[in-house]
Amino acid sequence: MFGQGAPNKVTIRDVADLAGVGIATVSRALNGDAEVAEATRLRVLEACETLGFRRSSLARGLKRGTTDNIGVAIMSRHAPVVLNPFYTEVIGGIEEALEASEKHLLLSSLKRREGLLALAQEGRVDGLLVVGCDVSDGVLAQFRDRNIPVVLVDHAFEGLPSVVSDHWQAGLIAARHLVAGGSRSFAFVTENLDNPNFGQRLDGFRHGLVEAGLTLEDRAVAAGGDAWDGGYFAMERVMERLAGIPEAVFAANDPAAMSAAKALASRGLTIPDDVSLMGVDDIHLAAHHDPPLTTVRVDKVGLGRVGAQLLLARLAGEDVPERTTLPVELVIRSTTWPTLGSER
Amino acid sequence: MFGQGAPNKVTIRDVADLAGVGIATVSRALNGDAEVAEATRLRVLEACETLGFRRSSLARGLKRGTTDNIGVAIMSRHAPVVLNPFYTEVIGGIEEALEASEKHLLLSSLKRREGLLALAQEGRVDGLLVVGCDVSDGVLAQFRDRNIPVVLVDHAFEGLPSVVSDHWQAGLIAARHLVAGGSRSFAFVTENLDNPNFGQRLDGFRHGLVEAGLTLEDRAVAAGGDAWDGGYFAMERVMERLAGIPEAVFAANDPAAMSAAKALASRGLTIPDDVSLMGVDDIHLAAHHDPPLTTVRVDKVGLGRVGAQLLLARLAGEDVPERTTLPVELVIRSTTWPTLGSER
DNA sequence: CTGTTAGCGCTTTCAG
DNA sequence: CTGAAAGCGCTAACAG
Repeated sequence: MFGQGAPNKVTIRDVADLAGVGIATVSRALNGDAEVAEATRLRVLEACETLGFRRSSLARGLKRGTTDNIGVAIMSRHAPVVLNPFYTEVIGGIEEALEASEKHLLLSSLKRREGLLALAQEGRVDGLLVVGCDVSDGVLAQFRDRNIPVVLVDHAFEGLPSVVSDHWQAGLIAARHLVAGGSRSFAFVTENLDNPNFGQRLDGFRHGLVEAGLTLEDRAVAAGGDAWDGGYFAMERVMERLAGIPEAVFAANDPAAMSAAKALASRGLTIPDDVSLMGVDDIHLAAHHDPPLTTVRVDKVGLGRVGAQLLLARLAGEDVPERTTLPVELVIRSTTWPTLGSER
Repeated sequence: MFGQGAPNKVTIRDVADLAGVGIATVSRALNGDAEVAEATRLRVLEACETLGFRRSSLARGLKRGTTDNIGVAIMSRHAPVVLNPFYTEVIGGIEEALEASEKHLLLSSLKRREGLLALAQEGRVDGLLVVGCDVSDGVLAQFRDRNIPVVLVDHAFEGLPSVVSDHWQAGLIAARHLVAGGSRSFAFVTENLDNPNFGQRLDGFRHGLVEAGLTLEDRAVAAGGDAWDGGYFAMERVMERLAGIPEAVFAANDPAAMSAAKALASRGLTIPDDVSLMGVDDIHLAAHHDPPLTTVRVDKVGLGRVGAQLLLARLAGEDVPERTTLPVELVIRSTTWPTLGSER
């Protein structure tokens, strides 16, 4: 059962006939043109109602050159991308902004990376939100050169508008907090060092240490891979190389921090008594971690919301800045020693 | 900067001119019509290449009456719906299936519940995947009556094709496992009892208890609300009413189980020594819970994948069954006593 | 204020 | 095998 069966098509023509007007009038009434007599408008609206008429978005779009669809592509090397709690929140922010403006969200398929351009060229979407760092510069350059309306989220590229977190500041805040907590030796663990965002976090972290007259040894910096246990391996590596344990560990993001915590625990180390630990992002799990993870919160929803707003503005012909940076915020929980907020 | 700027439009006309053929031929070549001379086809394809031509999905859709877009609506009462790890996996399965057939995923906005119908009527999508139980029967009846191609996922409704998990079986499996582990008194905690899926889990659970000559007291069944801590409150309530603790607790889903674990812990109870605990779903967190949660795994990805496949089949004019049930599977971890697999 | 008309870019008969 | 022509349903001039 449930084979084909044409969902009855009712067009603007039918409405016009029933209301006893021309199709142009129906169109006007529906578009809220002021030039329509109140009585006529009502008659049209009523006809639409009884007929259950809805404008064809296809025909409308073909004529107006827009679809009211916004493409969203998550560019993350982490395999099942939708699963990533970080991006999931970003999408929430995008939803929020699109909802407010009657736009629809077209989620670009995970693997169809290069097909992204096609989405825009086929006119399937009016604009694109490209989220994350795992995009080739080549693709981005094409977007820029062909002048396709796109806004980058959590990633930046010369000549394309983007919204990012203040990664450098996140590193700085972490360093200051850890230093204020009394730590004197440090380690930085991450999934990889290719991700420019992680790199900026590391830079900021280093800066914070240096400004306190401290340093981060090169061998105390390790990348453990992009799998679930990247933080674990990175932590293991650091401990091997240092032949000891640092007083504080700063992880490039929360997953890495939680994963590193396991490596620490497997050595019988207690957090924060033996070693302080903090991450970045403040994903949901962070607060539920044992012990609750101190972290630098990134405004994930804001990233999505602002990104969408910028795109919408750009589509409306408004000028948008090339770069928008969202502030981050220290969230002290139980993997570090509490300090007065002064270190900010 | 980044104001308007028309992304240059190249149409089929341009391609035809460059290739020195008529537009009909271009269309045929692009659609893989056999009736085109190989030489001509090549010339056309090359012209497309040099011009960077892509068919307008709007014009194409208007003519053919399809969009190749599939709408996906998550109907969950849990506020930030995208955040729900369960649905996130379902979407992953949908993606998987759509990707294989060149369809696009239009994520319906969270709040636009009633706007769902419009999505289809406006011709914005060819069909709809409605995921979850939080939809009114009224809306579903409209889908049915207007013969709109829709497939329900994780929910069922008379007259509409759907794919669901074997909730009843999940309850049965849980009961048998808990009984086999030696428990003799039980409790059932849930976020709510309105959700038909939860109801079926409870029924199956009861059945499993009864078949072992045991029972589930009415006051040992409690709903704690749909917030994050629903399981916690439900558990609290049960303990108050029972003036004691049951030997085993079955939670309607994993979040409720993990939340109930906190209530148990706050009373100084140890799992599984003092009380056995299990949930349903096997969301990612379940394995990372402390201790790792025994649960009945629901094939979340399968739900999405099969749902999408059914919809695709229906759109292709094939007949699809009204109901497809996916099996569930016992996953023994550390919140219950291990038993031989015999209780299945 | 309202109707008529010309396409938007593509697919698809219908004739060559 | 290929071109010409007729729309798909709607919007936007252009005339009343």
